[in-house]
Amino acid sequence: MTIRDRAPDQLPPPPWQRRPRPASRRRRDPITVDAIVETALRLLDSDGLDRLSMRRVADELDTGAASLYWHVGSKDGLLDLIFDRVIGEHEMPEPQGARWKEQIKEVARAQRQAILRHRDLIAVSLGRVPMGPNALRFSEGVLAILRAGGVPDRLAVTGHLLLIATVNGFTLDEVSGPRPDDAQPDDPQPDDPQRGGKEASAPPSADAVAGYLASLPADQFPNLSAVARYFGDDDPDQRFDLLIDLFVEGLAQRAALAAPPR
Amino acid sequence: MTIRDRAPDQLPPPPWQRRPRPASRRRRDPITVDAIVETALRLLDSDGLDRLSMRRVADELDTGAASLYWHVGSKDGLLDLIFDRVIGEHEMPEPQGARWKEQIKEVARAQRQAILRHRDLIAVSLGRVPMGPNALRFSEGVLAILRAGGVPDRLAVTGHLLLIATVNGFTLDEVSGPRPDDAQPDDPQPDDPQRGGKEASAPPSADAVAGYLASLPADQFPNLSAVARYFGDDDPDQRFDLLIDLFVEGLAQRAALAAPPR
DNA sequence: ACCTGAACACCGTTCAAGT
DNA sequence: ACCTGAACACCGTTCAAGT
Repeated sequence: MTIRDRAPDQLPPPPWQRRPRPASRRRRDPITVDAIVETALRLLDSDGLDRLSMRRVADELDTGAASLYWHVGSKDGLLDLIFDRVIGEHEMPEPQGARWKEQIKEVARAQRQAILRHRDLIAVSLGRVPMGPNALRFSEGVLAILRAGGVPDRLAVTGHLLLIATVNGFTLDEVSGPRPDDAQPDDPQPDDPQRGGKEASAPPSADAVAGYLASLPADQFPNLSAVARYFGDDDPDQRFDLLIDLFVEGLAQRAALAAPPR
Repeated sequence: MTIRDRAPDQLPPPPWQRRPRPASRRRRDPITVDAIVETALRLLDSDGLDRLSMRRVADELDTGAASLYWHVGSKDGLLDLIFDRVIGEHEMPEPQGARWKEQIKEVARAQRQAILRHRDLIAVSLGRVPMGPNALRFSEGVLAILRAGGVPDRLAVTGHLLLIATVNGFTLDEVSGPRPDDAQPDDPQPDDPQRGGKEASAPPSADAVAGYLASLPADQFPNLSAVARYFGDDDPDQRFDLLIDLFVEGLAQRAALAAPPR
């Protein structure tokens, strides 16, 4: 993953020959697909998906948007590359047979963390069938663990697909759902004066949600208002662990049924 | 859900007074938020999310985009309304105590179907904490079933959250993943000459995926290439049922542990 | 082989002005 | 109270032309 893989074999032109650039910019790096991907991912992390544009990436690299198209084909192609880069952020463990249940849980947790490190990325996964090199390595690793654990092939494929769907689905809800109660509930935010009110107004805090649910008319929503308080102190980490536990245990039961242990 | 809720108490101006309209258009309906939501949903279903714009909705209603803002506030507000409309497409069953496991499965299946009826809608759910009237009724119904089945309150809340995440997650993968093998694999598509190549090139068929996986170098991907064939004949309906089974059974076990049946 | 400026066909949103 | 046209600040992508 070398960001600069071309030797700096030619000096930049002297200042008086340079076209006037938009004020202060570091010297332009050579354009590489790695540089593009890295820049785009940084922009995605810092400014969010709906501020990620080809023009802004290009600007950051000190070029025009058109120049990117020679390297990545389209914005969609760029998103593919970003997605695969993130999938590859952790390595798959060697399968250890009997420890397969723990290993699947580890992989699931690692994948959730990778997504959480790049929150808006989950939205990118939407129209995509991940088939980049890292996605393939991920699938290979999961299948290796399941088969080493004695899960029959057909069930292993299904389980592998369900694992991906489950982790993605949970993390999707987590990322777009109410925030755990960290930030103060009504900080007006400096609010970028540039754009209208586009930023998809920050989600409410878990406590705000719990409060709202508790305030609902009890005759129309008896259950929701009765249990409202539990919405407040729900812990995503715990909830995720429960889900993965249910999933892996259930899968193990089916595996034992389909191919009873020798 | 009345689409026109204003009496036609004033005739349209005679033709010679009308400003020239973009050619052939039916007589303009009064603008209502229901009409806006309905039009937008129709557009979403027929043309996909990235062709859904305020301008196109407005055009369909024979106005300018600016006029919509008085009714729905923003595009984001409109998407909220669309989302809640679809959540309300099916009614929640009355809780039947002991049948709770079947009922949860029914609700899950119905919710998946609602999403599948409006494929691109899943992308809309992303930044949203669904809190519209129909979303609340949905949550209320799920909690009612779980509690009637004897699931303790705290676990019921967690289970309800996990159910939503699971259904959304599965359906998300299903919608954006490879198509079941219906369409011919290499039809060039008439391809709307209007836009570049924006349409997020159609996902590959399940068979195409299986074929590609089988062709992978077996030394690098021994497991993936060994089980490739099972990727071809995997049935989403079956897979969904398996996932929901695992989930409900696991939940029932925890419920029994937490509060042993009287 | 790689990069560029300029153009095309779009966006969401605001706002002063109209009825 | 409701609707409008025009403007502002953006988009992704193409393409002929440059080096």
